[in-house]
Amino acid sequence: MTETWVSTLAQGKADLERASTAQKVADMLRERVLDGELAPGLRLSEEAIGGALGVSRNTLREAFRLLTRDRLLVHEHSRGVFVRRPTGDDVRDLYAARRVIECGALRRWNDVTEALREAARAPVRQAVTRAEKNDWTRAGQANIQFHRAIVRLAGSERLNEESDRLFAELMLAFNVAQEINDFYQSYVPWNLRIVELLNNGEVDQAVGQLTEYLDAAEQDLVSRLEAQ
Amino acid sequence: MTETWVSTLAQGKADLERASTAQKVADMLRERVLDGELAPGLRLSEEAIGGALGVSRNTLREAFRLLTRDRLLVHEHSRGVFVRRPTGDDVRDLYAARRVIECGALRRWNDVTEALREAARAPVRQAVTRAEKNDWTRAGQANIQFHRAIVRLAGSERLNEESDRLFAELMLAFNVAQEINDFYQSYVPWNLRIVELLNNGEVDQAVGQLTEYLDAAEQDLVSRLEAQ
DNA sequence: GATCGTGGGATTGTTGAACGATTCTACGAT
DNA sequence: ATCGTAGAATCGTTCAACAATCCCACGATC
Repeated sequence: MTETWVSTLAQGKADLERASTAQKVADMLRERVLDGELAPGLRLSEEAIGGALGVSRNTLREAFRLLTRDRLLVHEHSRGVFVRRPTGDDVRDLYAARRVIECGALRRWNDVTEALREAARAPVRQAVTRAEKNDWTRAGQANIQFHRAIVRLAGSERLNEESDRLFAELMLAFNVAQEINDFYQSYVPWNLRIVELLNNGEVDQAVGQLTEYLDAAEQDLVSRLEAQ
Repeated sequence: MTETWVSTLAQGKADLERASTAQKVADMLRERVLDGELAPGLRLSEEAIGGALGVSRNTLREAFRLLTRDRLLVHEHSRGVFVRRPTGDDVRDLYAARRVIECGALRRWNDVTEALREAARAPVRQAVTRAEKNDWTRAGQANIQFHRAIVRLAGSERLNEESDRLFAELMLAFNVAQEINDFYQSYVPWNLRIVELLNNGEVDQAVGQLTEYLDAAEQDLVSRLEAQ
């Protein structure tokens, strides 16, 4: 007979599941790439990195495969893997996906639990206080959390994971287009407006604002990327 | 100076890009899995398959990684890889994603090119003629094409690829829940209704019908899966 | 009789070396 | 300045090996 308290143990499952070496290597490299420490366009030598990390080439190649599927690295046959350098087209494609996913998810606002709704409101409040302190780095992080929370309204774990990958790639594009603070200053009130519309039950209006926000962000980012 | 006709050569690029052995092996295994030849739950032995296909274990493991990311295989540490056996929860998650993606994409109906719209109408006509011939297998394929075309309205290559993976996983679930013909008979007129609404410019109504269709399909598939 | 150790056997995880294939680089020929 | 070519560097793939882990069957214990 299955006892109910057994299910509480399932939470610790992830800790038990030892990550494979390739997975750990991939996680380490992902951090470096998102930090910008490994610059876009850089070629990752199998021998150099494998030697530095003390893993064999085969294991390292498995890690490369994982990050390639996350779109953080690009693989060119017989040439090696490179840190992805997002192009304007990449960003346009990325925002086309965001428009569909986030707007589609936001329309479910009235169908989801209050916990999910609150998870979306909280990052906006955080962004406001951080913006007041001119802490734009953390304000930007809160912004990402807001949009992650919007995706989570859809209630699909698969979609959550896919858009986490999407946001990771977006961070890559931000790394290339530096000095984006002046745009950050405009999105904080924009997000605030979206939340207010949602609280008033005006979901369609909120979706409209979200669309405009994404259009503006896309255009801003693309122009910065293509200016270089 | 770049000449314009050079760009036409880019179309043949994919042919030049030799697929790696791992990629070819993954493609072969993907076919077998989607055919149902490799049944859900089956464990894929590295030694047996590697020997049969004449590739080394390392290369085979790369192929496994690719298919694992496609969610067709599941990898369990130190136990091996297995053909995914979709659960009811998997299907519910999958349809939650479909609802957001397809409905979000469909709302762009009036913003896209006529070619994209026609690409959505054509499979429905095909499904009708095939249904008249009681060719439900091909009618089902046309149905998938219809929904793929809906996703393509979003104009995001990334989203296209992700939903191709999604539909592949859906085929896996169909394999488990056999004898689904009686539901197929109801979706053909349903799709037809959606297209008619779109042609009349009633996009919101079409989205509503699409939502209901997805709800019904989900419930039907889940009940078949959990009946076993 | 059911549960609990405890082996051995099979399979996976990872490594290291090896070699052909491909790409890159630099040098020299036209 | 462009082209061709030889050599070096790197990737793609295989193979063999061994440690770590899991599975299974056999008894031991209560």
